[in-house]
Amino acid sequence: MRRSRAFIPTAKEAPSDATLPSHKFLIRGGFINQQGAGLYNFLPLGKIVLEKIRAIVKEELDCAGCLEVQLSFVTPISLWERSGRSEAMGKEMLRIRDRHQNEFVLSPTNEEAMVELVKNRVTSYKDLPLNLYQINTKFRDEARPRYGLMRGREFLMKDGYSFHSSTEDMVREFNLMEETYKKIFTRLGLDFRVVAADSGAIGGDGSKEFHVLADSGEDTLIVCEACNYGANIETIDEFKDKIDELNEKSYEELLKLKIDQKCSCGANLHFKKGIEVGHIFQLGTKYSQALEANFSDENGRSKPFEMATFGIGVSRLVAAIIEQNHDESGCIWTKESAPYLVNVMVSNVKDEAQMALGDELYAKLRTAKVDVIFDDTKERFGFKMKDAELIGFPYTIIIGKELESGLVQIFDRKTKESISVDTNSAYSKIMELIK
RNA sequence: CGGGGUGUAGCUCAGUAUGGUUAGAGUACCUGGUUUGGGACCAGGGGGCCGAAGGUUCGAACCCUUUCACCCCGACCA
Repeated sequence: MRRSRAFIPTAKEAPSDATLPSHKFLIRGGFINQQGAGLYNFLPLGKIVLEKIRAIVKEELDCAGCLEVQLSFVTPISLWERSGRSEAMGKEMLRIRDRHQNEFVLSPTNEEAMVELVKNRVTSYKDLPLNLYQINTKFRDEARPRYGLMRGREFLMKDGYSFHSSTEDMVREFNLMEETYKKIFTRLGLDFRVVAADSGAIGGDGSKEFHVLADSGEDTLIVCEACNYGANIETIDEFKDKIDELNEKSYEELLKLKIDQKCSCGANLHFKKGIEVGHIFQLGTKYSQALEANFSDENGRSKPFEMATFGIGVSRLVAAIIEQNHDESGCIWTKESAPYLVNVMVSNVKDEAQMALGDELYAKLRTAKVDVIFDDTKERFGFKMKDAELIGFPYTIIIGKELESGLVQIFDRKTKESISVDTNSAYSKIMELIK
């Protein structure tokens, strides 16, 4: 992409109502803009990031044997009345009427719809297990949406549902999904923890949350400094009474607090804040029983499906990545999430030699299928650098003054350090770095 | 859903206590020129139903009423 032809409306100032770094930088960097309370548009850069995350989620799930589907976003209210959740979810569900005055709901989650889909289509234990998922828009009419993409009303979520003939098999799938989720978050370059959690309104036993560690997280965790143990304080009896007190503490205060107990591995435990980006539940037969979704077992007996459900907040991940990876200048995208991995920047576009080399490198990287953007705008050097840092391209090849000595710089966004390399070796050096 | 706050140019905000020609600044944008290694400089220019509706008044961004939107604190939150 040529920067001169792109639609990336960056801004020097953030809207006054943005408080979180991710919120500020995503808006300033031209990734998203606000449409209404808890409603956001994804601009070209934001859309690329969202699609990159979606692609990774899909790839790992497909690899683990899950099947992607897409359910309708608008669902008849009757679906929710049968399970009793029309009442239970209350005002969180946005209700609308069609021209015939029939009532509908914008899907906040899809247990019911998925059970109905499978019911009477999968009828034998021979067809189990089955793990269906979708990556689709959800709507929850939150009482108080806030923090940009972190807590929107409309958001993109991957929700998966698995069906089994036995509890053992359901637990096997649950564990497989835990491993799959770890792969996804690891690929995204995130520092995260898997913690035991309350199962909330969804119900059922056995649930684990996946938290990205970041100062601005809404949950307080206890994590081990050595191994990857983590727990949400809400699930630990001895902290239950102290939650309010702990939540009031600033992040710095919280980090200083000592925990008497040691981790089972022997190392020290610390408090950390986390952003919930994934949640997996063992549901059992809660929904299959309520909706009479049964299959025939080996003995020809009718039984309700054993179920589990798995969620990942895809659009929330866009924000979580930035909460964990930013500095005072802007975003620092990880390699797998960056809208463009390499930014080829010509310092002075009026300099023919600089432009010629820029064109050449840009073409070469495109041919090599590298996600590359070519900053061929007429701005001055300082402006372009600020812009590149705000957007957060992992690497910028600076073609400028030193070209006279046959050199270009490769700027690393994370360290903010540049190395000078020979023009002839710039390509091979960048290919080595982005591996 | 309780409490508080804010709506004026794309963005950040002044102006509203005490009503008075043509509504301002910075930034962004357009044109020309000078610049070209850290958000440059000079000159000129475009852009506003002052959130909306009603009212008071000779006259309303400003006063009154209603309404909508957004934000913050709390409660809630797979």
